[in-house]
Amino acid sequence: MTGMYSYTPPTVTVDGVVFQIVAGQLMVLLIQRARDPFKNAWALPGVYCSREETTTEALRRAWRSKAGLPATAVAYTEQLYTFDVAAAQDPRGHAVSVIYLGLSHDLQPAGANAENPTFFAVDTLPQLAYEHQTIIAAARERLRNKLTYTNIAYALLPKQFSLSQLQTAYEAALGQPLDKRNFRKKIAALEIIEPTGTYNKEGAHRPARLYRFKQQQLQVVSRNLE
Amino acid sequence: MTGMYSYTPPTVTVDGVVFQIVAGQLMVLLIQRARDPFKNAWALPGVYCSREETTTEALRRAWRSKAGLPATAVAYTEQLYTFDVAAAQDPRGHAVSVIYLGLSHDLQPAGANAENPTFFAVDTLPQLAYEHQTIIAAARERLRNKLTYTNIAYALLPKQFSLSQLQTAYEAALGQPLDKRNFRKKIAALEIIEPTGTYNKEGAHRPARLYRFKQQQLQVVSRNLE
DNA sequence: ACAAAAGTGTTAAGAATACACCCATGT
DNA sequence: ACATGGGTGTATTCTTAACACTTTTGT
Repeated sequence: MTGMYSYTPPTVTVDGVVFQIVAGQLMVLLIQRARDPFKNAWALPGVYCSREETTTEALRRAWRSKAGLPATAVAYTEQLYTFDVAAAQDPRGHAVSVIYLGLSHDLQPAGANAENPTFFAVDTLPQLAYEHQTIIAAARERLRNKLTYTNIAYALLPKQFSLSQLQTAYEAALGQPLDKRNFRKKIAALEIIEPTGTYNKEGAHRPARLYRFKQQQLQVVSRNLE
Repeated sequence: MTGMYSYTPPTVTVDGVVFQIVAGQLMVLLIQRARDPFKNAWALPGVYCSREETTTEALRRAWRSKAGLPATAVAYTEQLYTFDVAAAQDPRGHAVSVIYLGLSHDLQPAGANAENPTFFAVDTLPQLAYEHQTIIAAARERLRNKLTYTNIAYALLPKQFSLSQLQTAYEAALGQPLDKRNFRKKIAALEIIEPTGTYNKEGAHRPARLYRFKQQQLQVVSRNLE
């Protein structure tokens, strides 16, 4: 460090990977960039983080201003990773990009800033700006892991849900089918949900018991060290 | 975001948590701050990251300038987490602090910048600046987890080592004793080390076979999803 | 011969996997 | 009565955990 006065920090950007499950598919929120670089390309919603706000405040601002999502809309948020973005990719030179993962359900993006916020199925993404494809893959990996040892799924489901809905959510997020009986045993063993006492009486079939998560906060349930 | 021209980014700092094992104890590298805030308090070595460098470059600079460690001295590095540091804790206002985890062995810090770089046992740390105590705990947790499903221990050991040395390193990092026979079975199952064919003939006891890691790069070995 | 660390297997319990049929409802 | 999704148990395999004695060396 050469001296405090001459210090110019890198640009700081904050981007969010928001997942939700729709019709048995894991979807990710993208916007279509209104400006260069990567004008018109699809990208994760993000903003420049200013000195007057924290990265999480900037994140909320990105979701609100780029996708019309109110502050409380995203049910769960955690930090994913911080990338150095090479100067070549941005007119302002080298940037540091802090990435967050968000999970929710029943989100309806609104075209607030004319950036066309849209949920895409993660398995059929368009060409993306920057390394956003890689970042989404990392976010999905994180989600996959946490599903197996936490109650994180609470954020992906409505307040009440049937076990089939829960299984569908897990399958969509994990990207693989699960055995119904084993899945139910495993969920029971985690002790993260409880029956509400009500039934979902839709359709020409036996009604489904409804459940809720015992906690609507992240809870680490199992870890196998020796 | 109000406009590109008026944008002032937060300060960006980069700090490193360097672990090594000495005499069966997990040690962490600290320096004694030469300036306010927290003047004279012990802290993780760190620097301000400037626009002309990436965070990993800044990290190397921190280790070199604050602790006299040459660029290649730290055998393994990974990013840990990025914290928002409240404006109250820093004269330049709100800062974003990118934390890295480093692992190595046989490091000898040199008092390059008169900041008194020293390794402390993680179980007996002095009062630390900022939230560095919490950060070190998070770093240790990360290390604990990775030890169980990667070959990350390669960075904590010399090129050749006995199984007892390896076990001691695991015990120090995990913070708990391990069963000798089970440990050896587990390491064998991971298939991350191989015998060198040589023996360590020190001391009044049976010589120990020496081993080396098959790879000196991070290798994910097992993950139990369904 | 003794001290000191190296080396080595088996058993029991628990977790994960594979797998198929009956139940309750609406039409 | 039939179509639809809801609900349930067991046997097998694999993984983890607990546990004690013999070997090789230097003094």
